[in-house]
Amino acid sequence: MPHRDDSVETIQQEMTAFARRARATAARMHPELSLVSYTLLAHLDDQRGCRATDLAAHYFLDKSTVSRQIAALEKLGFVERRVDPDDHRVQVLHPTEKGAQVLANVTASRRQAFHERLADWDETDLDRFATYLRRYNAAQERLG
Amino acid sequence: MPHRDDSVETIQQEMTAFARRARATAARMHPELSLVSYTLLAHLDDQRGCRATDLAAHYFLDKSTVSRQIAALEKLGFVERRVDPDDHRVQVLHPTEKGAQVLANVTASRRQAFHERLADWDETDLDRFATYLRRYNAAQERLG
DNA sequence: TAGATGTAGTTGTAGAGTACAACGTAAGCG
DNA sequence: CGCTTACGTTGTACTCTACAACTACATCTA
Repeated sequence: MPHRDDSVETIQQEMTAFARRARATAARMHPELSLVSYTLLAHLDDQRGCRATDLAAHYFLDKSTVSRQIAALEKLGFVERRVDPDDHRVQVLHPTEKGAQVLANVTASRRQAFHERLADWDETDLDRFATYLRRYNAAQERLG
Repeated sequence: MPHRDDSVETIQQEMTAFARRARATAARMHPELSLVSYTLLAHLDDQRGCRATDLAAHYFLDKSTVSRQIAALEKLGFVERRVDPDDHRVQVLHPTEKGAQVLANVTASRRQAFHERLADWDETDLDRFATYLRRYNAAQERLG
């Protein structure tokens, strides 16, 4: 068993390497929907609609960034805005039929890529890895 | 124990979430050295010098991107170029004294942040998590 | 109810990161 | 020598992003 410091060092290096590559990989795999757009659209789908402000808070993005991303998704016909009748400042965002369809395609293809990468892992390892990642990200959210 | 598919789904989501945040976090923590610059400089330090082409291949970056990144690092005085006496096309890149110093600072601070995030993990979990990440990244490199 | 304060979202601007294409220069090889 | 290949730079364009200024609406308070 390696010393605690060595493990932390490895985790740091590997997480960094992964992050460095994620965007390029995503762009190569899905030119029609960038990593950011995908994530935002997936969140809308998952939450059955939410506000731009919620997206910004959840992904640590500036509201202007979200505003432009949403505008782009709307232009592509992937997202629609419904003004909240109780508060006219608020726009509740939803994936359109078309947006949901594209999202489903990209999700399926991403899922397949992950399945390929993890094909030779046994269930115990998969389960543990998933748990560790969730735990790590939760800690990061908590600590900034 | 969850089904294989659920674990894969979680791994996908968490890895994506992590990637989405890594750049912004790095920028917040180290305005003086972006995630990309840091990674390149660290690779130079690790390899005790290498060529721009090697960096491009290793990080799946276009050679023009590397060229500009290195130019920026040179302007900051963090990297120096040594023309290979045997092949005048080649520039072997090295961190300068100053570059190595900054790198050491950022590395130390990153290491501390990771230690904080992982403070309440026991050694067995750390070791397993490190192993899983290494295995995952190796698979990704192999499969593209 | 009028004015202050707060919240949601957009737009102007600027900068980083990136890719692709075109180019210059230097080897390497027939 | 001239063809091809390898290394690197530069021009150009696009995406993502933040910050600041702004509009519009809502809510609170005196």
